[in-house]
This record gives sequence, C-alpha cells and structure tokens, in this order.
Amino acid sequence: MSLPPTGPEPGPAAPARPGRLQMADIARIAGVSVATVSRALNGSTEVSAATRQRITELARSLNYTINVSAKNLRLRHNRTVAVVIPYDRQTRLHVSDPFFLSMLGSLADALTDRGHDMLVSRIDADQLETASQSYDSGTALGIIMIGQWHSHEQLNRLADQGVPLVVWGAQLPQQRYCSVGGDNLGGGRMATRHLIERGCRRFVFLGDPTTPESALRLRGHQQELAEAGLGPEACRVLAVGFDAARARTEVGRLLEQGVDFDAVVACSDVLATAVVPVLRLHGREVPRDVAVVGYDDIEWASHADPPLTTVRQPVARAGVEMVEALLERVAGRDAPPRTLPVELVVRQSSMR
Amino acid sequence: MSLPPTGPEPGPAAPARPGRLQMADIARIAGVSVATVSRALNGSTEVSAATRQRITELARSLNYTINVSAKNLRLRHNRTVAVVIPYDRQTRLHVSDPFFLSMLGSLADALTDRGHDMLVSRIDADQLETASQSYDSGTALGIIMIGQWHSHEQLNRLADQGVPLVVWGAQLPQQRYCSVGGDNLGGGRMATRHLIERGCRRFVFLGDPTTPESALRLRGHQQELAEAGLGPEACRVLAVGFDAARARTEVGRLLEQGVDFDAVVACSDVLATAVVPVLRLHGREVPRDVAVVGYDDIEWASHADPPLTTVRQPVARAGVEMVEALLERVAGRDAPPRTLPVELVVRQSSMR
DNA sequence: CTGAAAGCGCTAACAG
DNA sequence: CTGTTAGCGCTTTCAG
Repeated sequence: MSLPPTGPEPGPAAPARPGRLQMADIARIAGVSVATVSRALNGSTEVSAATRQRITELARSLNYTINVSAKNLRLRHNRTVAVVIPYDRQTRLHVSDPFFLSMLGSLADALTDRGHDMLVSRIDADQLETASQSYDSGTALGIIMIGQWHSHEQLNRLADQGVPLVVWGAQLPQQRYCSVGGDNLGGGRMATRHLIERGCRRFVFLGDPTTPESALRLRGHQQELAEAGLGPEACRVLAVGFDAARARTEVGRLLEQGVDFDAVVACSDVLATAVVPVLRLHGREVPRDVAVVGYDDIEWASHADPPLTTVRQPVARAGVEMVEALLERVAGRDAPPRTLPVELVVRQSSMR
Repeated sequence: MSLPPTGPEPGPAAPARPGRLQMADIARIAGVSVATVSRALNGSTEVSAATRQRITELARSLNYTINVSAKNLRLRHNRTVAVVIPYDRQTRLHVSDPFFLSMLGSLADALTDRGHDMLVSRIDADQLETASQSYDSGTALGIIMIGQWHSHEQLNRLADQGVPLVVWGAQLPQQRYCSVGGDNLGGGRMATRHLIERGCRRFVFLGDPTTPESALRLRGHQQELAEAGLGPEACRVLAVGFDAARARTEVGRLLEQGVDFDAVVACSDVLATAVVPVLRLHGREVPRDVAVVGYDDIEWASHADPPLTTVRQPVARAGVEMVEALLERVAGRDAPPRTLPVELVVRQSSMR
C-alpha cells in the first residue's frame, strides 16, 4: 500500500489500441479534471456553460467517443437491446423468412429512434434459457424475441427470473411476459369470410396449428365456417409448419388422393405462393379453381403469380410497439400485452 | 489511503440490479479467491483440474454469467462486431430489401459460429463517418458494412483511421479497406450472354450505374454485347436506383414512347419482378415478348410470375467470408479483397 | 463551479 | 497451484 511506484506497469497483455483517446486526454488538453469533462459531456448543469461548450467542442473536434464498457460498468446499466430470433428445427422457420427479416428491420429503426443499440442473435428454440445471458451478463437491458413458437413456458420462466422481455406472438392465458402480436383470430376470420364470400366451400389450412399464432388463426377460420353454416369437415388442416417444401408435398399428395378443395388459407405468404405451382401442376388454376390467401403481406406478395391476397401484419408499427413495451418493462412499469390490428389485402389470387 | 472505512459508499444512483451474481459471490461460496474463479472460468491451466471443475459447475448451477463490460474494460477488447447497413436516400435501397436482409441472416450465422456478437445499426450514407463510433468507443472490434454505394472515399477514410473494416461490394482501385463481393462483371456477362443466346437484341438495363457494383454489371453487359457484335445502342440504361416504383414508371414511359426492346437486365430481383406487370399492361408477355433476368436470387425469385431467371449471389458464403476477412484485419493481418463466384439460375422468365 | 478519490466487476502480474 | 493487488475508463459523492 505504500510501496514505491516501482517496476513496469502490470497492464494487460491485450494490444490496447494505442491512440485511443480517453477522457483523461481531453481533460489534460482542456486543462481541467476528468470529473469536469465527464460532467460537461453529460450536459450537467454543474459546469459553467462556457467550460461545457469548450469541452464539448474539443471532444468533438478530437473525435473523442466515450468508452461504453467503462460507462456501463460504472453506471451498471446499458443501452443495448438484445433481439433474439429463435429458430425452431421442427417448424423450419428461421431467420431467412422474409417476414421475420422485415421485423428485424422494423426493430432496428424503432430502436435507433430511441437511441438504443440492437444486438441480434439466433438461438435454438430448445435452449431458449440461454437468451437471458445477454441480460444476466449486463450486455443488454432487455430482450425482444421474434416469435413465440412452442416456448410459452420457457418464456414465462425467463420473465420470472426478472428478465425484461417482450415477445412477438399471441397473448396466452397465464402469460407472465409481455407479448405484442397481430390480431390472429381476426386475421383468420377475415381471410375466411372473404373466401366464403367468393363462393369457396372446401378449405385447406396450411400452417402449424400447434403454435399459438397459427392456432388462433385456425380458430378464427373455424368460427367463420361455423357462422356460415359449414361444419368442421369443410376444412382440411395440413400441419406443415412453415416449411414451403413440405407444403408443396402435402398439397400434392392431397391432390393425388383426389381430395378436392376450392380454397387455401396459408399462415404465411411463403407457404401460399409455394403451393400455387403444385396446384397448377394438377390442373387447378388460381384463382379460378382454387382461391389462395396468404398471411403477412411481405413486400413481394404483390409480385407473386398471381398477386397474392393476404392478411397484412403491421410490421413497422410492430417494431415501435415492441420497443415501447420493452422500455416500460425496463423502467419497472407494467406492460400489458398488445394486439395490433391486421388488414385483408385483396389481390388476384382469391378473386374467382 | 489510510482513512478509516467510514461513511456511506458512494455508489452510483443507478438501480443496480440486486440479485446480480458476480464473481465475488461464487468465490465466496466456493471458498476461494476471485482470481481463482476467474482463472477457472477462463480455463486456465494454473488451477487444479479439480477446483476448476468444481467452480465451473458451481457457476453453471448458479446461472452465473460474467459481466461483459467489466471484462471488456479490463481486457481492452471485446467480441462484438458492428454490422452497419447504410441507407441511401437517393437509391432508396434500404434494410427492407430481401437481399440485404438475407445477408444479415448469413452474417448472424457466421458470427455466431465464431463466437461473436452482432450489433446491427442503420446509418445514413451521408454520415458514414459515424460508423467508426462503435469501434472508437470500444463497443465493437470491427465493422462490417453491407453495401458500398457511393461511399468509397468515406470508407477509405475509415480504414485510414485504423478501423478494421470489411465492406460488401466491388473491389475498386485505390481501395484501402477490404471488400468482399460477388463477381459483378461476370454476373453481368452471364446474364447478357444467356439473353443473347435466347435471341434478344434490344436491351433495357435497370439499376444504378453510379454504384460500383451496378457499374461493373453494366460493364459486363456491354462487353458481352460488343462481343456479340452489338453496339452500345443495343442497350438502354435506366438509372432507377433500386427503387421498384421508379423502375415501373420508367419502363412504362419507355413503352409509351414506343421504344421497343426484347430483354430486361435488372440489378435486383425486386426490380425485375416489379416491371413484369408493367410490361403486361402494355401488351408484352414475359418471356415471349420480353425476356427478364434479375439479380441476387432471393428466395422467392422462384415463386415469381413467371419464375425468375437470375444471377445468384452466394449469400451464405458471403457471411462466412466477410467475417473471416474482418477477423484477419482485427488480428492485424492483411485481408485481400475477395470476389465470390456467382451463378446464373435459369428459370422461365428468360426462356423464349 | 471544480477537483480528488473511490469503486463498478473483472484479469493478470507478482509473490507466496 | 492460489491469493493479493493494481488498475481498465468512467461517474459521482464529498470537500473545497
């Protein structure tokens, strides 16, 4: 404790970028203490306006940027949000699905607008627990998850651990995390109603009814059938997950078996566009023989062949809402689940 | 220095998450010093295998995660890579373009595989200088930029500042950063050659020839025309950027002016699929009257109407190569530019 | 209004 | 093999 300042400094072995400017440097140059610099840079009113401006300008001209690790360490918090994209080997829907990708873009925008960084990671749905790491380790102040899948319980557990968590998906009973999602029940209903109005009577439903979102859409579908006086036998559910290839196979098989139907209700635009060629192959024209409705309204749904009727999800708004909800949670406030309205976009694929 | 341990601890005002486990905690529980814990957790051979395992298991069972800020601060480095998506108001191509989005996915995978985090940000192309902030502030160990646009000089400047930087784009003369990109010249050539073989003679080129990548594709296009004995008048260049709406307008105008052509070479699949309806509107059938070739081979190019012939960019590989190159730079080694082979995928849109 | 000093959670000499 | 100790770059009492 009172040893003479001998020897070489310990210093880490790390290469320590040499020219890296730090507060001490600009303090020295400005002829003030680091405390003052810190205060000035943080806009504290405890420094005279003059010094504050002088220091701010100096820092800017020197291109100084604060060391975020040090700041975070000292403040014991940070401004980065972890966005995790679970990938589920079973349903095969992963980051490459255009819808999820556009959600990422939307989140990037919303987060940037509010001055936050976005840390993106893909996590195997089977080990979603690890998602909390970025929070536990102080890397992120909270987590936004794109997709709920079958992970309801795991998500609840995360929330119980106190992880600020917002999930894109359906609102479920006994849910202890915050969900933000489209109105899946409504989406399912409006797609079906539209089809019924176009005279369709025998339906094929494409999706993964074991996930909450698809299940809700299916329920909406069935409600609408019932209201039209159609029994459950009016709909054939094909549990193909979000796997386009599988959708093709299954629909093909149905056709080969001679099963007849005049409408396809799909849980994603990718699924919907994927089966169109199969229908054609079996001599069914879209929309003449079979009307097709997708879900999401990804950008090129309008360029599909034929242009796809679909249920539009409010992607841009979704990002904003999820971020808002997360920040509420982070602030310790309650964030009720949010359900966003969806909208039927009618194009050719259903106009028979 | 020898004051009695008086007074309340200063402590930050920050709410400091209470239960947050730290090394000291597990050290106490294990009955060792934090140094030992640190060593054990970092797999140092300086601790006995026994203690190492004991500590590792304890930490795991307690769900302890190391504080990354502290570690980074001490080590003076970190494991996160900043991925920036410049958005150019002029060309209008931004994060929502499926190609860029899939690139993001590819990078996420490659980065995860190598144990790195991915920090995503969108930056206005006009102020690309700010991209270095995440590096300067010690938040990221380097930067991967998706898209080169018109920023060659700014990128050079970043590189000069010593920022480890890898850019998806074309290799340019006097380039001081590392670029990774598809073979744009080759791509332009193979698209054109194919079209010429299908009997096309009057071309429309859609893109932004002022960006290096598109310029190279155009050059390849023109080379191929020349080799086929066609003069430069055989091609009409429509500088529409990456704006689908604008592409529609411009192509429509051409048609109204009575300009005739039998092939469209587009710089993205989005552009290519966008103009098909316009052609039809003016009585041109694709591919019968006009053959169309896109670029990128985004996933649903095969679902387009008609299925789109296009130049496939090696997205998955792109991610891996960019990450590799960046890590080379970070390690202080030289990373030569890389050009990745592209491939023509022939589908219906060009088969006349 | 400004400076001195303590300490955020971790790693790495350096000594035992 | 393990503990002690000195910081990494910053913010914030507390004292002037």
